[in-house]
Amino acid sequence: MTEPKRRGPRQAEAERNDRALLRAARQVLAADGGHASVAAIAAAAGVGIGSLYRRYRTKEELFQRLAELSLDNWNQAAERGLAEDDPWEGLASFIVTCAEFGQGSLAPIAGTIEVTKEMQAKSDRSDELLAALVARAHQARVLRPDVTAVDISLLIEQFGRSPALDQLRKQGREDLIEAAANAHKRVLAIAVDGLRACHSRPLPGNPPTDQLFSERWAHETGRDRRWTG
Amino acid sequence: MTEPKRRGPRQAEAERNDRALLRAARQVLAADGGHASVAAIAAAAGVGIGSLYRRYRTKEELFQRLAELSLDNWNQAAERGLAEDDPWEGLASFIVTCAEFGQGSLAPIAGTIEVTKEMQAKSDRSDELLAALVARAHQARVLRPDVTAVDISLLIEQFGRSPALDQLRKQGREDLIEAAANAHKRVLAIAVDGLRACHSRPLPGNPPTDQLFSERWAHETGRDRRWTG
DNA sequence: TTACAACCGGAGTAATTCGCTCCGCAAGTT
DNA sequence: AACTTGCGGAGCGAATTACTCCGGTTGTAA
Repeated sequence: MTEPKRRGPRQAEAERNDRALLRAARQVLAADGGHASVAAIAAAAGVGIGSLYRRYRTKEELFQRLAELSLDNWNQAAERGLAEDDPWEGLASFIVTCAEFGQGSLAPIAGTIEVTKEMQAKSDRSDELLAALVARAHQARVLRPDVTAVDISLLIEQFGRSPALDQLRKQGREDLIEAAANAHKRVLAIAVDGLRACHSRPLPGNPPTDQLFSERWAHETGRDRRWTG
Repeated sequence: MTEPKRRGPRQAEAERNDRALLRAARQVLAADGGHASVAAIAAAAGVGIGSLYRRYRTKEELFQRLAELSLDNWNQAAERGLAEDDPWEGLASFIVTCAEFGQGSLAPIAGTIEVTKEMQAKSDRSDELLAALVARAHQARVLRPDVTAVDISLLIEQFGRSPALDQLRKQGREDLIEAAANAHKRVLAIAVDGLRACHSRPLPGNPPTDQLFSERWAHETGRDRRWTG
């Protein structure tokens, strides 16, 4: 409704630029952390800085859009996972989809962007969907019993970026990028296999509290920060 | 030989400061990436900038020392692992030790610091030690057969930092840091369990080439970089 | 062709942050 | 007291930042 039909080749280019910008933002954010500059994002997208600022009024607006997109991707992946017949396959494909979308690139900006009402609602929904996926896998006894939803969240975040891939991209080693991406998928597959209910020894430590995630997007509680960076 | 004995309380303080600096550098580097500033490192260590520059002439010198320390830690952990009787326990403890030392914090500076002869030698040795650990585990049939040494390296790097922990540290949430550290250990334990030889389906894709690692520390080959950051 | 609209890229700008130097000060030794 | 040793951080020029503004290019219509 907002965009019924593109009205010409210029609009098509604008859409392509927007997609390239969001994609590049995830990559540069993963590689450079929260300090990622708009110039670097625009360059990685292959567009001018002007084009970036025509679509997003500020850097923060771009980051907010990015966060919302990631939540959408998370929720869609979870719904697709729940729609699968096999509880294990549903959970596993959800994890892989989230990780490969680059979910982890958002960690450095968590706590720096303002959280809108929509984002909060989507975040709440994402918690419910993940809990449902985990509960179903537990009931089917395919997921090792000592694994919690927070464990899965942390695993997704942990694999939401690949240090090796980020560095190669920064160096412009296009020739190795695909190999690194495949290698990353392999390691993720190893970790996902570790979730299966075929392990004798229990995990170390106590199950993590969900406080670890619920407070992570909190915005400047007045608490003094340790570092300036 | 270089430092036979500390000659007074001032030297003791200097040593403590040095350890704090190196420790803080790993943490800030993990949280802020390659742009980590010396001011942030000094602040996180609780020392002044002047003290940092009395010990290291430049920022790069500090980073070089950091890289060398990581290689030492890697090699010591590998030797301890090889000294263990159980091939599986040897490999697993090696992985956990390296990951928890913060091996992954070095990724953002790989390619930006000059590699000394000593570092190159230690790096070569680290390759040999890891290969020995992997070969021994393969022979004992405790490691899933399709896992290579490069897979292990990537896994260590992947878990060499924790995005959640980094963010909490940046926010000064001391109350949650220990919980996050424990949660990180749990997820790592899950991934390590995925390495065991009790999985039916093979890993996706082809085994990664060691080119992924051998060229990562290469310094400015004249290749044009994509981003300025 | 000419007139016009839509959109692009990036030079320019003020403000900030950077790596690093330098110096005044406190603590320990003689 | 005189001296040594190491400390913290203000201050410096250079580099980088987010963002603005405008000349140029592309596509459409007469």
